Amino acid sequence: MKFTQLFTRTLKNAPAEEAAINAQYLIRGGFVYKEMAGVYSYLPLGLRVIKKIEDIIREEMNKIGGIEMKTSVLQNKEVWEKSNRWSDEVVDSWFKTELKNGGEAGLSFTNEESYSNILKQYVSSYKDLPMYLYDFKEIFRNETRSKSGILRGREFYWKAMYSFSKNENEHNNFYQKEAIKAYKNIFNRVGIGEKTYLTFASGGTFSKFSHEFQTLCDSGEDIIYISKNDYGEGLKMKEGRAAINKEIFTEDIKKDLGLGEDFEEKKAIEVGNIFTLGTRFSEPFNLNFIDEDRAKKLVFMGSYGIGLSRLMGTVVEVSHDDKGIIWPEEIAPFKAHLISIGKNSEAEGVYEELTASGVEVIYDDREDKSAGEKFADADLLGCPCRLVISGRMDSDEIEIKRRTEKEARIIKKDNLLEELK
RNA sequence: CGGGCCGUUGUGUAACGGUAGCACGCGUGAUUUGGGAUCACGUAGUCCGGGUUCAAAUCCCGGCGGCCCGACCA
Repeated sequence: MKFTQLFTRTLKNAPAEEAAINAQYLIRGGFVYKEMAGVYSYLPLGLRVIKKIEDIIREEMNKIGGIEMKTSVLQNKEVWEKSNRWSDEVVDSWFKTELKNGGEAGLSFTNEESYSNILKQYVSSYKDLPMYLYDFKEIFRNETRSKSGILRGREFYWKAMYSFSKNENEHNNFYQKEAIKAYKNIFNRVGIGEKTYLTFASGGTFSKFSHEFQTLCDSGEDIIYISKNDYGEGLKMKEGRAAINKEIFTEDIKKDLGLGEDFEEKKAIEVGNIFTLGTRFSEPFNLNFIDEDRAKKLVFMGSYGIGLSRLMGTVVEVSHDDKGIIWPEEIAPFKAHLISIGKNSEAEGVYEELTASGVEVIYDDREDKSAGEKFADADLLGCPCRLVISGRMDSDEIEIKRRTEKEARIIKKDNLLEELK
């Protein structure tokens, strides 16, 4: 893409009221536009990042047998009354709206009801199970206090997977072996694996714990405790460190998990959450099946969520410097950011060639901008590789600098594709 | 939902109760071309509604909106 095709413009200063780093850089770079508190539009650059995150998650979900679908945003009141979650006394974050011809509908704030209700029509035999369904969707929560840029919005974009198993054993196997692995892959691929911990959190009726994926960050709103010791693969997200959410950090729990006293307190952002639902929803929706033994049984469920917009904001929070964002390779809006300093016709050729070779490149073709401004914009936008064509090099050469490096190098154009691999 | 701070061109900021100014951006032209370059001429603003006053961005009341702290977060 060429810069001049982009209608967005970078800002030298962030809006004064934005305190969160993610809001400052995403707005300055033209990735997002704030519509109101907690509600953001995704501009072309921001959408590219979201799409890349989405692609990674989709791949990992498909790898563990996930099947993608899409549940509706407008929700049927009667469906939610079955699970007793329509009432504002029970769930206070609803956005509800009146229908013109009477009745009400809600904007979905989660998907358990949709899935349970739909599957009631299709699941009847043990042969139908297990089943793993997921969707990407806008979610609406009437937060009394949305905050921290795109980290906690009233409207946000998420992926939710639901597992439908024949029994608890089958569920646990998927949950422990497949789902956790897929989640680790996702956070590694979006570039925050090093800082992200599989964290024990409060469970429910059907399991002692749920698990959160918590990314260490001072601007996080959660507090977790991380062990200094390595407790081995069983608890491992990274380096065998055990992590426990403050909400359940008690002596009993530590003893339960066989952990010592060597914990340190950290702030973190919850980027993912997986939960054993058991029959909490299959029961009210009569979501049952006939098993091999001819007995009628309730489907055993689990939920697996990731907020994509929050994830994008988290990456900015943990991966930036004083000049701008440093996007990890796999989710950068473009692989390369090509700058021409008074050599547009030559740069144009490089742009065409890279694009033809399948390299995603943004080419700053603005003729009325100084070199300094182009460099500043490249740093702000944060693509992994900066390429420069200028009078400083021969016509068969090009300058390359990684966003994470200080020094630029001049290489032969012939070697460019190899460098970008 | 409680508490605090705050609303001035697209962004950042200034203006004692008395001409709404500056910088960036944007437009036109010229000079520039390795870290937000220079010059000239333009463009664009007081959140909304009341009140006080000869006069309100400024003071008062009400509303709306934003941010932060806390509560909340299936």
